[in-house]
Formats: sequence, structure tokens, C-alpha cells
Amino acid sequence: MTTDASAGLRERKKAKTRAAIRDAAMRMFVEQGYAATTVEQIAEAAEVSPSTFFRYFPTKEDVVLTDDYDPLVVAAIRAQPPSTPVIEAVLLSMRQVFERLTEDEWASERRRQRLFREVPELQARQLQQTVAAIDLLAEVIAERLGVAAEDDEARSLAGALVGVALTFLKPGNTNGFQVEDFDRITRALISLRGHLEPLTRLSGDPAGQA
Amino acid sequence: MTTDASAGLRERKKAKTRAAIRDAAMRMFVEQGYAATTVEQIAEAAEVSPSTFFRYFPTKEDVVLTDDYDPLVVAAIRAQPPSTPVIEAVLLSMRQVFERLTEDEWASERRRQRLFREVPELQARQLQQTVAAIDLLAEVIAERLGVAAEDDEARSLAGALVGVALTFLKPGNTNGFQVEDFDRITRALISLRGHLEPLTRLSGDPAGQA
DNA sequence: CATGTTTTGACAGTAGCTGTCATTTACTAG
DNA sequence: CTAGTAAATGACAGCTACTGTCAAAACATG
Repeated sequence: MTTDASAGLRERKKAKTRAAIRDAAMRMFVEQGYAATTVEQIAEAAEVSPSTFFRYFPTKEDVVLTDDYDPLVVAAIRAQPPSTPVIEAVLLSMRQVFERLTEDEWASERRRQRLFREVPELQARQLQQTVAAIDLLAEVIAERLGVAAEDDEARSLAGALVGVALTFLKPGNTNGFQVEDFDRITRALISLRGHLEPLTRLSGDPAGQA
Repeated sequence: MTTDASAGLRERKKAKTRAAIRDAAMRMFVEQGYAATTVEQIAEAAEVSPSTFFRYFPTKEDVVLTDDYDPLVVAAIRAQPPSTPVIEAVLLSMRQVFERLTEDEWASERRRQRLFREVPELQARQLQQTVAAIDLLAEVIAERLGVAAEDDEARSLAGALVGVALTFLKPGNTNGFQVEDFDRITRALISLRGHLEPLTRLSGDPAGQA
């Protein structure tokens, strides 16, 4: 999540600058709003020039968008015993990752999520990231199922899970993902199973006009 | 989709201007690329001032984003006989709407989809729209199931369907949604059902560290 | 045709972002 | 420690998306 190696003064300084920019930005976004905060102000608060800001973050949006959870979840899924059914493995892994967050991490995560809810442009880009994560998830699932990564089975399973998860991010869910949400997701998936029962191979006969 | 009433000269002119801007923009986007086309150029080609451009479209992105399919699908779902199972009703309705498109509509739809694939900012906003459509879909589904619109069952069913559908938009799917895709979706949903089998109420026992 | 309302264009201004270039700052060899 | 190299920075100029304001033009209505 943060810096590990203090390889050289240069690297350390870069990490510090990056953190300074991100912290200043987040603070100001919360205080005065995202749109009302200019890059110039952020740069000044972080004691760098605007040029430098853009060297660290390609756009103002990207300051908020950094998110390292995906690889954690992927790793957690790989760590599940092969006997565990796929869906359970995925849900359990997400749960584990979230349970392991510190209180500070939760706090900044909540701020982030609030910004996503309030600033449309940010929401759009976060959704884009989330949807991109489907591919990642599909790969791990494919591994588990022993099929190719492009296989419809793995991809659509990943898509369905992410789709369901999206559903739980929307209600003015003050705290973003809550641990209890996993139970609700499980229950939702079970009801989904019921609705899938009547499906047969031919559900799409062309039907002419209305 | 286009203009219906020629209520007055004023309305007709507005519709014409809107179409002129959109057509000019789309043509130029295809010819010289989205980023390389400035609003000023579009305005000039459409014979309006830049000010007017922004009166018709709040942002350059919105020129591409107009999309009237959602209400059509919703209407089609409502038109399905109540005996049809939900998922089948949804899939069938989508299929019907797409089958009813004219060749011209397909053509411009393909251009649109290509832009979405090629221009990240547009993709982000389209996904946002798509995810927003989950709410709409959830409402119709809730009606059919006879539950509240905020019910997890309806919402997550909608989310799952959209999630699966998203999966099929990604492969360099030259033509966007193809009619055959519906068969693949059906098959994918059936395999999904298989993976949901082992689910029980308790799949999320906290599990300590890795 | 006269009056009121909408639509338009011109203009000025803000902010995000890009590219360039000289200066400073950290690394590396001797 | 010093000289030379590579990287990071800041200052600046420039483009473009977008906003707000205002007067002129185009339509509507009696």
C-alpha cells in the first residue's frame, strides 16, 4: 500500500511527494469540494509546482482513483483451498481482504467512496475501473475452473458477481462495503439461483413485431 | 428516436440543429478522431456558434452518449406475458428491441460502440449510464416479482444480468451486441446456475489471517 | 404590426492539461 | 571530495473544454 524499500533518497522523496499531494488533495476535496479545489491550490498546499502535480498524477481525477485492492483479492482467491466452490471462494476472499483493513484505511476508504458518490466524473471512472476488474476476476476464476481465461463461463460468472456487488454500492451506503453486506449478497445469489431454474437453451425465439 | 411533432417552426428548427451538430460531430470523430476534433470545428461544420453547441450538448462527450434504448427495453419487458419467467422476459425483450433496429440504426450504433471502445473517457461515461440502467431494470423486475423496487432480490438480479451482458461487450466485438450473443448469454447463465448450486447461507465465516 | 419570449452569437474568463527548456538535485566514478 | 551524468523540478507559453453575461436576432402571439 505504501512505500516498502527506501532504496535511495530519490525514491523516498518521490514517495513522500506523492503522499503529500494525495493527502493535501483529499483534505481539500473534503473541506471545499472537488470542483472548487483547483490543481494549483493542491500544488501549493503540497509545496510543489502545478507541473509537478501532473507528473505524479496524469489528471486531477487520478488523485482519488488510486486503489490497490484488486491484487489483494486476487491473491486471497488463489489462497483458497481448491475444494472450495468458486463463488464461495470469491466471496470469502473479498470478505477477508476487507476485514483486514485498519481503521485508518476504512476511514480514507469511506472518504473516497463518498467522493465517488458525489462527483459524477469520479463515479464514471471508478465504474470503469470496477468493470476492468472483471477481467482480472475472470482470469482467477478461469484458473480455478480449469478453462481458458476468455471462456464465457468464467467471464460471465465474474461479470455476474461484480454486477451483483455493484448493486450494493449504490444505496446511500454510508460506509461503502460493510461486512454484513456479504450475507446479503449470499442471500441475493441464492434467490438468483431460483430465477435461473426455468432457463432452457431456447429462451430467445425471435418474436416478430409488437 | 427522432422528431415526432412538428409543433412549431421553433421546435422543428431545434431538432434540426441538434441533428446537424450530432451528425457533423460523429462524422468528424470517425474521420479525424475524437480528441483531434474540437468543439469549435464541430460548431463550424454544423453552422452554429460554439455557444450554441454547448446549449444543445452540455459536454463534447454527450454528443456521443445519447442513447434511447433503455425505455424501449423496459416497455418490451412490460409487454411480456406474466407467465414468462423474469430472466427469459428480460433476454427476450432485449433481443426484440435489437432485432427491430434498421440497418442505418445498426450502422450508427456500431460507430458509437467503436468510439466507446477507443476513447476511455467515453467508455467511462457509457459504463456509468449502463450501471444507472440497472436501477431501471430493477424496477421492472421488481414489478414482475411483486416486490419493492429496493428489494435486494430484484436489484441484484438486475445487477447480475447487466454484469453478464457487460462481459459480452468487451471482446473486440466488432459489431457490439450481436443477435447470436443472446444464445451465448443464455448458455452462460445456465452454467452460472451450476456454480450457484453449492451456495448455502453461511459461506462467509471469518477466517483469520492467511 | 407590435409586443413579449426564446434562441443565438460574441466575448471574456477560468481551469485542466500539454510541451518545452533551463535549473536544480540526487546518483556514480574516479 | 569532485566532476560528470541522469533525473526531477519549476516557469512559461499555449490549447481547449466549458461558464457566464449581454445585446441582437428570430420566432410567437394578440
